Amino acid sequence: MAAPVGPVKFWKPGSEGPGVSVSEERQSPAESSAVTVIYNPYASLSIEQQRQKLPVFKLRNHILYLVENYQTLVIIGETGCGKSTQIPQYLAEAGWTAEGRVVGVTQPRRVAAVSVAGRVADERGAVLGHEVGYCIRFDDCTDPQATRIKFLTDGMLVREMMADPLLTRYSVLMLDEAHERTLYTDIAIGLLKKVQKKRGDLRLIVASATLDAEKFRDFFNQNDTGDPSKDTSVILTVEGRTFPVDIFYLQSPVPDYIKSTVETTMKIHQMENDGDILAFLTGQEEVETVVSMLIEQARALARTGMKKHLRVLPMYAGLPSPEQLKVFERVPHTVRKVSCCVSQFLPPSRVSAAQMLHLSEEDFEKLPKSTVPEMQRSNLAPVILQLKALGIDNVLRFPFLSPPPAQSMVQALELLYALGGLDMHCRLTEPLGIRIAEFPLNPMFAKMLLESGNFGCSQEILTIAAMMQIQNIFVIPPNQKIQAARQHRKFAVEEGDHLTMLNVYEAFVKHSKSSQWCQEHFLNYKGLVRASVVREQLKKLLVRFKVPKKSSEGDPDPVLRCIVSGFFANAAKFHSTGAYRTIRDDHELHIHPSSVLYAEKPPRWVVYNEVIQTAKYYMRDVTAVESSWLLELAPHFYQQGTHLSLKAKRAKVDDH
DNA sequence: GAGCACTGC
Repeated sequence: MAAPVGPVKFWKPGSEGPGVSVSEERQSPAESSAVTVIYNPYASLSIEQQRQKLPVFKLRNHILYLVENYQTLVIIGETGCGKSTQIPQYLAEAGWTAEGRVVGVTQPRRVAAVSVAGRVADERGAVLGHEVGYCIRFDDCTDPQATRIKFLTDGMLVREMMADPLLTRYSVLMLDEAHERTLYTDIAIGLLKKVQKKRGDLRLIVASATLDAEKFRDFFNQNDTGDPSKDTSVILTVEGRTFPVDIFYLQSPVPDYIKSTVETTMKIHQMENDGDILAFLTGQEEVETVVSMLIEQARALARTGMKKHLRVLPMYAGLPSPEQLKVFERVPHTVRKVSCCVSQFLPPSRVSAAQMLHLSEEDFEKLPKSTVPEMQRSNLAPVILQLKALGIDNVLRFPFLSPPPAQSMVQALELLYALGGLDMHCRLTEPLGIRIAEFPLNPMFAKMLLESGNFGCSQEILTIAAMMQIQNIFVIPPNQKIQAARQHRKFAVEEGDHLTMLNVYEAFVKHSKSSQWCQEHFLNYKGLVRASVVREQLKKLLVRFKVPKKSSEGDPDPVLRCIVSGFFANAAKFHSTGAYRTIRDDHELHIHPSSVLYAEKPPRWVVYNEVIQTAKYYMRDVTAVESSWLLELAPHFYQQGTHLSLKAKRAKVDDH
C-alpha cells in the first residue's frame, strides 16, 4: 500500500536508458532519494569548443537567417541547449549590435538574469557591466555607452518602456522562458506586439517550451492574407540538450528522506568521476540540515584521504543573492559541487512540496503540465497602472495573450481610483497617478511614500517601505530557535510588523550597521544592507517629488496613519469565528506565523501588505489600526454609498 | 486562533 516516492532525477551524458549506478540501486529505500546528478563531460574543453558542442550551435546560421527574414522567431529548446547564452552572441557576431544597438534578453528571475549575463561575459572574455551587462530592480549593471548584450528581468523591460516606449535602442529582444507565463512576460508580449506594428525593424525571439509555441507564433503573426509565405513569425525547434535527463521514480518510500539524500549524495561523490550534484529538498530548513550533514561527512571523508573535494552549497530564495549565485560558479576539476535546492515544481493547485514528494508516478503524471498564467490570478493594479503610464488608455482592449478575468480588472481599477491614481474616467491623474507609476513598488507602497510628507513621517515611512522589500530579516537557525526568538522579541512592538521592522532598522543604524551586532541579534546583515540601498533609491524619488523630509520623532501615530493611507484597501477585521475577514469582500484571512502579531492577542482591526495562499490565506506584514482611521483616510472607499459609486464605475468600465 | 511556497517592479 506504500506509495512510491519520487521523482528522482538522474542526468548522465550520452545514455539513452537508465543511468548506471544510482538507478540500479533505486529500489533500496536507504539508498534512494530525490537526487539529481549532472555530469559535465566537456569541462576540460576550451570555451570556444564548449560553445560548439551546444545543440544550438548547429542551427546558428539558420537562426540568423530566420531573424533576418521574420519579425518574430519562436524558438523551442530545452534547458541546456544553449539558446539563452548563445543566441545573443550569434546576433552580436552577425552585426545586430552595430551602431550602438542593443540585443536584450529577458528572464523571469533576477538570479537568472545575473547568472546568464555572467556566463556570457565569461565566454566573451568581457568584464560584466561593459559589453555584456544586466539590469534588475535596484541593481543596474550596464554601461549606457558600451553595453551591447543586455540581460534584464521581464519586469524591468516593461519599466524601461515607460522611458522609451518603442525601445529604440534595441535591435532584437529575446524573451526567455516565455512558457512560464509570468505576469511581466505576458505584459511584455502584449506591449511588444504593439511596438512591432510601429517598428518593423525590431526583431523578437520568443523562447518557449513546446506547448505554447503555436500560440506565440499565431499571436505575433501579422499576416492576414492566408498566404503562408507572407507569415511574419515562425517556429524553430532546437533538438537535444547537452546533458540528457532521465527521471526515475522510487519503488518504495524512504523512511528518512533527509538521511537518504545525504547518503545518496555521498555515494555518488565516492563512485562517480566528474559531475556536480543537485539535491532537491522540500524547505529551507531541510536544505540547511542536509548542507551541514554533507559538510560534516565530506570532512570525515577528506580525513580518510579522499582527494576530490566536495563544495556544498545551499540554494533557496531567502538566501542573499551573492550566496545564491555561488551555485552557478564553475569549480576546478578537483572539486565536486553539490547544490541543495528547495524543490520548486509546485503545481498551481498549490499542493505543498512535501506532499508532492510523496506522490506516485501515476499521480505525478496527472498533475497539470502547464500552469495557469499569472495574469489570470493576480492583483492587476500594478499592471494596469503601468499600462496607463505607457499611454494605453483602454486597458480592456490591450492585446493580452490570455485576457485576465474582467472581475480582477474592475477590482484593480477600483483600487487605483481609491488610491487617487486614476480619475473617474479611468485616466491617470496628474501628478499623483504618474508619480505612483514611477515607483518600482506596488502602488499601495508608492501612495504611502508619497503621503508621508503630509503625515510628517517620511523618514520612518522610507525605512518601512525599504524594509518590507527584504524578506527574512529575522534569521532563525534551526538549532537556535529559542535564542533567536529571544533576540527578536527585543524589537517587537504590539502595533505590528511595520513598526517592528522600523525598530530593527533604526537599531541597525544606531549600532553603525555592524555585522557583528546583526549576528548577535539573529538579524540578516546582508538583508539590512540591502534595505539601506533600497532606502537610498526610494529617497531619491521622494526628493524628486519634493516630499518633505520629516520625522515623527518617535510618535507612532502619524506613521500608522500613513500606512493606512496606502494600505486601507487591505484591511481586515477579527471575527468571533477566530479568523479575520477582509472588509472589502469578506474573505477569510489569517495572520502569517512569521508576523510578530502571531500568537499575540489578535487586534480587532489590521491592515496588511499582502496575502499569500498556502494551506490557508495568510496576511503578511500586519499592523493593528483603528477602524476610525479607515473611514477618515479612505472615506471614498469605506463610507456608505461606496457600493453605488462602484457600481457606476463598473458600468463605465464595462462600456469600453 | 493556529504553525509558515516562489518569483517580479
